[in-house]
Amino acid sequence: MLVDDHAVVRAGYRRLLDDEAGLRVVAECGDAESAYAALGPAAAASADVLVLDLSMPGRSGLDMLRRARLRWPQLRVLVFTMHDSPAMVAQALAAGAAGFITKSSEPALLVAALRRVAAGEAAVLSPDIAGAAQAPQQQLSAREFEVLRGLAEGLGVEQIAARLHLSPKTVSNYQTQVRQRLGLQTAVELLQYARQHGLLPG
Amino acid sequence: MLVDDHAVVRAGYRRLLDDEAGLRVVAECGDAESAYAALGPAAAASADVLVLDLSMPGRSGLDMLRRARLRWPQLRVLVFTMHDSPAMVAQALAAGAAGFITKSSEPALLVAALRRVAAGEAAVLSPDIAGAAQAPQQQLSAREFEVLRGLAEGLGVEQIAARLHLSPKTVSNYQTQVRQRLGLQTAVELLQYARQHGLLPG
DNA sequence: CGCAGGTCGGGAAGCTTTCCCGGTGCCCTG
DNA sequence: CAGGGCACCGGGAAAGCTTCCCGACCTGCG
Repeated sequence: MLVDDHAVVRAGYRRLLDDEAGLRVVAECGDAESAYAALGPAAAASADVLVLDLSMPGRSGLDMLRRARLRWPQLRVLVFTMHDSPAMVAQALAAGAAGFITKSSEPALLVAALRRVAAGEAAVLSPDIAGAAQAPQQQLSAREFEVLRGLAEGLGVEQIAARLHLSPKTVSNYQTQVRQRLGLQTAVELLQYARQHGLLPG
Repeated sequence: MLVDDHAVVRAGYRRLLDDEAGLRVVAECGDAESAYAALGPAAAASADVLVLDLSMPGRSGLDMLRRARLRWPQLRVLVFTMHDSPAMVAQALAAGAAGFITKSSEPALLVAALRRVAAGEAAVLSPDIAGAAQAPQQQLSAREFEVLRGLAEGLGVEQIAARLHLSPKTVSNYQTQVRQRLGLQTAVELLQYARQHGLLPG
């Protein structure tokens, strides 16, 4: 089952996968909500592996990943995204992903990784990040991480709160914590940090 | 000709396009450099339209776009990216793009846009951004400009005031003016604006 | 079980931004 | 030369945020 918010891209690698023997795309979704809903009925009965893009509008893909793993522990998730930072990989694996492949990978690698994940293997990483794994600094909690990402995307406290279903007050508090913990003073420093650690699109 | 740094994604929509009657992918590249080089020999002789992703490593698809348009004016470029900000659209069109399609679009839209660009049409936009286009592009006074630059550099109000020998209060007031005039809400938007207009070091 | 740590937010104090305003110069035009 | 327009400079008050501190709940762990 494919989850990716970019319709064209999704349609593209759907073809790639459908052409492979032994692989079949049983469903595809454009956002976390509908994906979660789609998993309900047939659930793991039909889908063995979830191929998930982390960068999606609305609820974060990471959040979707956590919830899905909680609800269907036997479901295996292969994260397939353009982000390649150690921080992001660490967060994804901590959230229960079985593998992590970047979109820069060769098509054959995606297929190979998919087969390995389907076979039950864990921590399947694309070569371009395998070395960089094992985060150097993982001093942020999951929530702090989410808030930092939102801020770096240019969202306001209010919007982040809405996205995470929290009080603006809480987000504000997390913001202060993150700034202190990382020693970041201005918004620009924060952005530079996020950029250096590759936790944002573009 | 396709230019996109994500190999899997590129391979994906290559299939989509190759399956379309009348369309043929004559080349694909993973970065701006090799794309520019590949255009050299056969140039426009072989490729009618360049499908270009703006977000690539090695600095700016926009830059590649400008250089390509300068060198081969008859070459038509369809920007195909996930960015959907009005500012980015404006920049792309100003740099000579004939069209701008987001990756969130339906596959059919990409194909349709590609045909229209190939036919010589200009300013082909995906529906999700067509409305947001045409930025006002206001002008800033000298002082407003200075304050904007300081902010983009990551300085605080206090530091800018010291640098310009003004009251912090005045800088604060200018800041508000700039934000209103340019319609910039967050610090990140401000930074992006500054970056796009090349008013900061680096 | 107690302890540590992540998560979530209320309350109050303090700081900043925002809005409105008055004042100064410069330039251009009737 | 008078007057309008605009950039420039900041004060004051109100509104908005952040920050700091705190209590509450829950989970994992020795």
